[in-house]
Amino acid sequence: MVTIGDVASAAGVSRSTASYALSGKRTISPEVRLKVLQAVESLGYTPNAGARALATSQTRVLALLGRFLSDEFAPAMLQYILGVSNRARELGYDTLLVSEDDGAAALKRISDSRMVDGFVLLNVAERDTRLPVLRAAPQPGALVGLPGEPDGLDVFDLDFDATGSFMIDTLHGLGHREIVLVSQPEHVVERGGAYVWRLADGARRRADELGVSLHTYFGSSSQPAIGADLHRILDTHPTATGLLLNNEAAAAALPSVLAARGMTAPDDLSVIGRYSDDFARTFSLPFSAVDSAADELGRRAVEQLVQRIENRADDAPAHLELIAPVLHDRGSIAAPRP
Amino acid sequence: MVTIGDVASAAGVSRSTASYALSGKRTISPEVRLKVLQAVESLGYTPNAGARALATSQTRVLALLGRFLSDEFAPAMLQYILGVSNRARELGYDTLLVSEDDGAAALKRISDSRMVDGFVLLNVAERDTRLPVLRAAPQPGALVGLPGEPDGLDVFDLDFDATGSFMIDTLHGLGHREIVLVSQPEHVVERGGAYVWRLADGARRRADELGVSLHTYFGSSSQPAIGADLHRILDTHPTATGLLLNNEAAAAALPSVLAARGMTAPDDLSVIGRYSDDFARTFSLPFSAVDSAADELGRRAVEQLVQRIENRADDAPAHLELIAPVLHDRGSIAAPRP
DNA sequence: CTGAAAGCGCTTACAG
DNA sequence: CTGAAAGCGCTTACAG
Repeated sequence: MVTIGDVASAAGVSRSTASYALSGKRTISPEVRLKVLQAVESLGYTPNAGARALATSQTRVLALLGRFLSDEFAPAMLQYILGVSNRARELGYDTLLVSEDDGAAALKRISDSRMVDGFVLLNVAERDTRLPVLRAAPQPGALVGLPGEPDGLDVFDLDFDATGSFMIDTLHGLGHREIVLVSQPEHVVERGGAYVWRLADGARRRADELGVSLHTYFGSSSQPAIGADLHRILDTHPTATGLLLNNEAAAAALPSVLAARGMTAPDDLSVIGRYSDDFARTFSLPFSAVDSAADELGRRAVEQLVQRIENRADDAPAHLELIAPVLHDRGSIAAPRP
Repeated sequence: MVTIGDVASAAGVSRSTASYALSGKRTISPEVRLKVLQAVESLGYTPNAGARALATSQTRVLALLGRFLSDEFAPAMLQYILGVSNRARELGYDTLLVSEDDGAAALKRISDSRMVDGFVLLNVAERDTRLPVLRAAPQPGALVGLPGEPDGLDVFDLDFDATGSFMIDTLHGLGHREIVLVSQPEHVVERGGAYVWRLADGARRRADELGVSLHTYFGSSSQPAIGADLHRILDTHPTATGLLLNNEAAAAALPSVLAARGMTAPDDLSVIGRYSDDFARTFSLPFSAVDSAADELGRRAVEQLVQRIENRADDAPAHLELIAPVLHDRGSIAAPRP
């Protein structure tokens, strides 16, 4: 392989001069600089990443720690991953994808071996076992998903509480007074998926304030169970005029459920979901929905993380950013039929 | 950070002895070995990855190069990624996820900087611009997806030709004589998605042999266009009794299309798709389908790649593995109505 | 069975 | 404005 020594020889300078000419960390005469650049070009020199990391203690790599649970909705995950990976690259970093089941152990291993400059944690749980390890690590981290104790950590998430409240507000404003909310399955909550109850709590609070009758349910996360769930729930509440979905599988199943019941949205039922725009497009979901903003959350987390990595001044206060809900109106909400 | 020097001091031995005690590359007395191990344990020593890479020219990292095209069907991609990442980890490797648009440039950059020991290329196109770069690279690679010129490269893919032939065979055996095939959109083919015409060719050949009338179409890759496509196609061929889908979006759209037409499978139409089991489960697709085996292809590619990395004997012949089609019967095929 | 030393390819104080 | 040298933390011939 071609090293900086080869470049230096070809340019007729010392290795340190070649190095400085490339890094620009000290002034170099234009002629020397040009010769070095030409040598780099003709030899096709690229610095050895391991050697550079050893010398500088910087790897220009970020670790992305996902939690890929077989009973969760997989397709949504890719948006976060690509948001992180693409933004990292734009900022000059590569991404190490870590999919191990034991995220805490993986984080420790990768941190200790100094493979990366920082961590992005996806799908963060209420009491996430990765957090104590992250706090003890010398590298900074950014979370996508709000844990119970975010103290001192940079956190990015959709504001699920405001989302629940916003959904109720929106339907109430149209005249709805009886609404059903179908959430992710209970085991997601038990595993620490706090966003489920955060949205439900926000909805509950606002419903109480406005005198709206709200019925909340957990739904399955896969087919065909969720289809049956929806039928049962709609049977139970024949007078409800609004349906809120915090469950991608439910959203995917709803079109055929409605068709089977001879119902249409918004004529028979106003529907608001919570999923990504991309998801809606892929499956042609005709429901207005609060965008889960996966791509954007991933990107923001990376930006903040790189900020921390590159600013020695590590004393900046932790950044907690909850994105306000944005409704993508696809025409599935209207005033209830009189 | 704690280095092997610290371990050596704590154990009262030299750094080389500490290193050998850990690698096992030369015989060490049991007592010394124990002392080293205890020092490692109590100090919490983990080797510095950059230093090790520099010394050994091995990184224990694999690069995973995807092609994430906005107009392709995203959800299917994650299965390949996790197959690769999980299998890599099982074999002691981490995975660098590369999502840059210019895969050839990315491959060159990563290869030159010696960040990884090998490459897995996903979604390989007929004439893939990454291949010449890979062939010139010192690190080995494995492809998921069969290119036009696979010479010398390890390739893993579903046998799409056999899949097309198998689909026709299956329906013909049940008595079908007029069949429609809906493929991915034409632009996927133009971009090098050779699997589209490989399946179509296999189907065509077998249909001709068996005297089956086969109508082939490109369909859109997203909603709602593909729904309209399906309606138009079914309108055009009212006497067709079999439908083959090599297009995930079409499979996702078909349930509502059939419902809208008052049709059911297999009573009015026998249907065979080609998509992953996971995909079928998530969206409750009730169609028998040839499994696209994403997870397995990713895993096999990694196994072969690691084989190449770890066997100095680089002279093993290229490995071309086309997985035979396996039908997951979900009850959507039967004899046509008389 | 173990140690002292060289070397991997960089960067960066230290001198001039 | 430039060069010689030290050092990052490992591994592995070379000696004993």
